[in-house]
Amino acid sequence: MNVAKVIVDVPASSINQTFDYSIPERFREMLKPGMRVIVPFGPRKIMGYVVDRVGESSFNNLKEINDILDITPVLTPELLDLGKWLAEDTLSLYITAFQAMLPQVLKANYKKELERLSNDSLSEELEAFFADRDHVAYDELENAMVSFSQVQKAIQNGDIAVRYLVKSRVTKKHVAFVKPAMEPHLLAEALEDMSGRARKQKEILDYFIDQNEEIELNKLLKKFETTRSTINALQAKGFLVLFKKEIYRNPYNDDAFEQTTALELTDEQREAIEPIKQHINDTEHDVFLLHGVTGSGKTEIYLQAIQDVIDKGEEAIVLVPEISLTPQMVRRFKGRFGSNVAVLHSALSYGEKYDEWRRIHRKEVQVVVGARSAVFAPFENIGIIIIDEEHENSYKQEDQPRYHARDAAIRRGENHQCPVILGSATPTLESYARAQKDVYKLAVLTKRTNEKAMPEVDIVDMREELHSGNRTMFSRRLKENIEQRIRRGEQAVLLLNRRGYSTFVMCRDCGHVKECPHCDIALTYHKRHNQLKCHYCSYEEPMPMYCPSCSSDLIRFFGTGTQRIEEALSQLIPEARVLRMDVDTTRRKGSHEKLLNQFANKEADILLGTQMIAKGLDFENVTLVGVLTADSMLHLPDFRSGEKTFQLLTQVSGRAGRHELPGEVIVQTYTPEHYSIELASRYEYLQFYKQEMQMRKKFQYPPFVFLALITVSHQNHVTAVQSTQEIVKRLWTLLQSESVILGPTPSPIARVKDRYRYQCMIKYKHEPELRTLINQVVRQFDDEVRKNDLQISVDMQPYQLM
DNA sequence: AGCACGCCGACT
DNA sequence: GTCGGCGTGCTC
Repeated sequence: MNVAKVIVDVPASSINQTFDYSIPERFREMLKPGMRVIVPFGPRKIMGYVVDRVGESSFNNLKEINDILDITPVLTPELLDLGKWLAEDTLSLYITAFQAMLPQVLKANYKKELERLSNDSLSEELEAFFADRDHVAYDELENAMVSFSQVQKAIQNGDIAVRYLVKSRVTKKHVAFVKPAMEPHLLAEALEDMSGRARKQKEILDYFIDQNEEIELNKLLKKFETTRSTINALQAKGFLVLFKKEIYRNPYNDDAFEQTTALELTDEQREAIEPIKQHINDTEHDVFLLHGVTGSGKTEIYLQAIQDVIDKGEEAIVLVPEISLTPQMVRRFKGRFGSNVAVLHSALSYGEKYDEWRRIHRKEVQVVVGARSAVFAPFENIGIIIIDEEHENSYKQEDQPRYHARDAAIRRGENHQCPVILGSATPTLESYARAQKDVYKLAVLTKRTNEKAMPEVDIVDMREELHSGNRTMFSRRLKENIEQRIRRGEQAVLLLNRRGYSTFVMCRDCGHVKECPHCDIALTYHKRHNQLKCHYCSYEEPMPMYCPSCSSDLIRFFGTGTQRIEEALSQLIPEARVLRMDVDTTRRKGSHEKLLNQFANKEADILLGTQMIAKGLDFENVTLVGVLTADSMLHLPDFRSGEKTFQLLTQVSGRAGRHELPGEVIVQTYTPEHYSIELASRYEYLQFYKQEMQMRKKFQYPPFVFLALITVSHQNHVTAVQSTQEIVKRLWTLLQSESVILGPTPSPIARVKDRYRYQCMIKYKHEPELRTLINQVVRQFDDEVRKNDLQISVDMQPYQLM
């Protein structure tokens, strides 16, 4: 078994296969599948993952593995298999699938250097280039006065050489520690002999005689109010030893979480958890859809099921959407399981994520709570996988590999024979339909644990407001209610949809809208720098004074960004203290939590924000929730827009009146008759499900069909259209007759970064060979992809149709 | 992807 | 001659 099959770190479809390497004697014992290695690849050295060891290769002269990067495999056999499946299922490259399962810092860094081999004098230019250094970054050649052929010649002469380096990005954090260098009685002797003037040194020696153990240097310095020089002196005399110790960056102080114990379950909860516990106990796989209204105690079910898993000596994975948004969620898990929990969320630094990952890898924890990629936690005895807020679209990765965490979770659930729980107050139609067909087991929680009714939802027709002369974003009803809450010392949450966030610039005279010169999308106005910015390619330009089309000075920004709402609000209700929460105010690490704390401490009356405030927030003093424009995403070119509106309204309604005070929700809309809005206001999920399913059936959308989206882009408009057309033509000949291909159509954003984008959509019910067929068609364009800069991307289950 | 190699036109 | 640009094929 001296041949290793390796997936190398080259993201190209022509390299998407294993390469064989011989394993040199010195690595034979330790090398295992799942380890990262450095291998020669052409003239370079690159990183790769060993996926298998075999006896022999069909290749003649194999190169040897240069080095091993890991002591224990970073990918378990199960994860290797999962990665292979993931790549094939999403039509991605094996290497991107493996990289997606591991923390960023395990990716390799490559360096190319010129190394000086001989001390003989080189040409004048080369001498200047090296300037007494024995190796120089290859990039420096660009700005140097050395010609390429000179370099080539020197290489041929053997004076210099190109060197390829593979560097790890791993940074382990080290902290300085101090410990005594000798036995206490020897230290005591030393103390006797010490000069009377070395007061601090004596104090410290005294301490170590008493406490014969290591201590963190910084703590010691603080304790004795002294500086490093004192310690240095003691080290120089040989009494103390300074050393570095590797530590984990712990983003959470585990002691800071108040410990909780299991709550008494309601009858409903008990009924829901029973079959889950049974499956845990029997080591049996099934998918459970836990449909529970907001506040019905889904989390407590998760916690108690996890407790069973822990007691069984197994591990649990909990996925939550963008966890940084819900510090309250972290608190609940840390509160129950303390330091037995690792947390992986997007706001952590790379180093912090790596440290949390290592705690999982070394089996120092049994529970991981994290966003999408936490589904790949390197556990080996998984007892349960939970996906909270299963309908959230952040579970779908929007770049390669375009996987859905739900699918990966179910695959792992099968591998480990453990239950997978999908929890939501508003399940996706796909999941609910599967539950109806008994593919998933349905568990329902209809009552809130506090037995409070869901808050009353009041729909305000904004057309009527307009007719009666109110041109502001705030209906009279909403304004009155906000004022009332402020008088009562209560708080309100105001939600503005993301779509409403963009503020575009339009000329009031000629209607000209300022667009990005590289993308077909309106530029967004940013007040902070008085700049116009493109959200797709980061193009920027100053806000113009005059209309570039008709020179009118009536050019203004339109739309309703949170900044504008904040301004309008302070004009309308000057006494209101408003906290604004959006991408701008939460960009800095920790600012999110800080804002929420301010609101919790009642430093503001109103929390105004985008979707991020709809999820998981729980403030006892909030009695009013206002949705400024409920229909702003209803009219998007997306068959899920009704479902998304229903989900958002239901979610945000759950933010009011969670505790003693009764809550109220005011929803402003221009289409109050739309069933998504109407049924959300009455909390009628089932009715919504039925109605939406009829719509999906009529127009043949999921869950009645599956979708696959192919997007083609090219700088040349005609090339983009023709290539897409060609793909569509070939697919028609290959697919079953019931399948439908829509397109080519321009993408919703038809041009991004100066590339034209066309797409086609496949709707199918049964295409067992679809992945092979699409792959076959796309491979035929490999040449054009390479030579002509054509881009083709395939999304096997598109969520965002752009 | 990234590299070498080879062909070719342009330039000292 | 020789420099440098670009198209092509290969990587165990």
